[in-house]
Amino acid sequence: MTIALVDCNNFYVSCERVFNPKLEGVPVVVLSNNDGVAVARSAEAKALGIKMAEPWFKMERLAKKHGIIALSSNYTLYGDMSARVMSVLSTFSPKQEIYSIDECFLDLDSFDPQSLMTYGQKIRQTVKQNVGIPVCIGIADTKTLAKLANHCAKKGLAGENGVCDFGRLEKQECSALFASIPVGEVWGVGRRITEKLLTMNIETVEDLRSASQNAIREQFSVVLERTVQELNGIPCVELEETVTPRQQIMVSRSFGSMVTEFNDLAESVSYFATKAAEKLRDDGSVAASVCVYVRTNPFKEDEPQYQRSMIVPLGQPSDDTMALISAALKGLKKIYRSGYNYKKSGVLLMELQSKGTVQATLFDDASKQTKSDNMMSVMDTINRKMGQGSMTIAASGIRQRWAMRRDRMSQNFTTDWNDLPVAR
DNA sequence: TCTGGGGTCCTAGGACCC
DNA sequence: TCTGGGGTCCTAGGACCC
Repeated sequence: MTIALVDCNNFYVSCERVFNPKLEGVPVVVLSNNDGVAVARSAEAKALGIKMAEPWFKMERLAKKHGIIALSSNYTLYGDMSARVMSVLSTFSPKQEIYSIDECFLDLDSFDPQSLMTYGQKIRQTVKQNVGIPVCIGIADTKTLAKLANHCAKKGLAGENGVCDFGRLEKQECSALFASIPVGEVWGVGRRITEKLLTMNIETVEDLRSASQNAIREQFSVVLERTVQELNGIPCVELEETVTPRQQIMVSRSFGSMVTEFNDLAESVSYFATKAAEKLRDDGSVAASVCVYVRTNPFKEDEPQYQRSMIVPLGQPSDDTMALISAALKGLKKIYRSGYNYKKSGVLLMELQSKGTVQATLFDDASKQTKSDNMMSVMDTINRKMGQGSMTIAASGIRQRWAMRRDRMSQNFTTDWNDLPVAR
């Protein structure tokens, strides 16, 4: 196998820069939902020491001092830009797997190994020219190695101009390179596994690559075993072209302030169930069960902690907002305990299936089903036309106070006529 | 004061059955 | 009184990813 991993540089920041050149050359961060933590940082922001997932309130002083620009995340814009990047990239290979909003794998099996570096440069230039987004490319025999090659391309550790092809490296060069990279950089090796590996004196990528297969299998799971195989050039993770429909839909949010009363929690849960139901209908799916969960603030260690979830089966699979709210509230009643400061709640739709494949016999009462479908369709249409939240279920509260805070959002330059960029 | 949200996969352990 | 072993299913929780 020969696989390329194409990854957009600082994707959200790059999207913002396409439409606002003033952001060029200055430190920029994009904040998570609720303006909570940094999820994307420009090179300048990284240089100032801002870490991934760092809370905004912790960097506010630094931001003032260095003129860091912070933006709320604008997923409508990023989603549209992502589609454009992916569409351009799809022209460079017969097989593409879109792995996340800002990266994809390309199958380069049938290409001349000698010309892959040049081809990579061509891909970079085309994406930059057509969409305005800078990307880096890693090329190798397995997905895990391609990910690592991409890391090297980004850091300038190997390759040139944002493209790194492990196929161009001699065996010794590879070993030396891997010995210089901390093991935590490997795809699938997170914080916990890194800690445990360190106790086994496995510190670098090279250490892990040459580790005993048996030791890894005994101490960890099959997942890490596969990772080690992949580091040795043996493919264990296939390229997946077809998008598998998602199995769960989750909507959850931290609260701006503490919530203690059942009624307030119920409002939030109803609101999240409403949002989840909209996503569900967008997908053309129905859910067979609903999971509701609540938790206190784990950062407040001196306060009593409570966290619980409950799965509520629906009588029959449904995409009806009212049915989903009612199930979620039924669960909430069971798990709610008074006397706690709640920080977060969430609704998870489970056991999803395509609405078309649900057996007709399940819908015993056809007229009731049609009525529900019509009702939902009216709601979705009104909300699309008049703006989100124009028509809601009363149970979710009349003020949109569970919606996320996004005080620093840019405009929807590419998806809303009213927000089209103006050239002067 | 202020610490994201949305996913996937795997494993361990309990319940239950034969 | 003694109290097996194997299989399946479900759930909770952990770990990872972006």
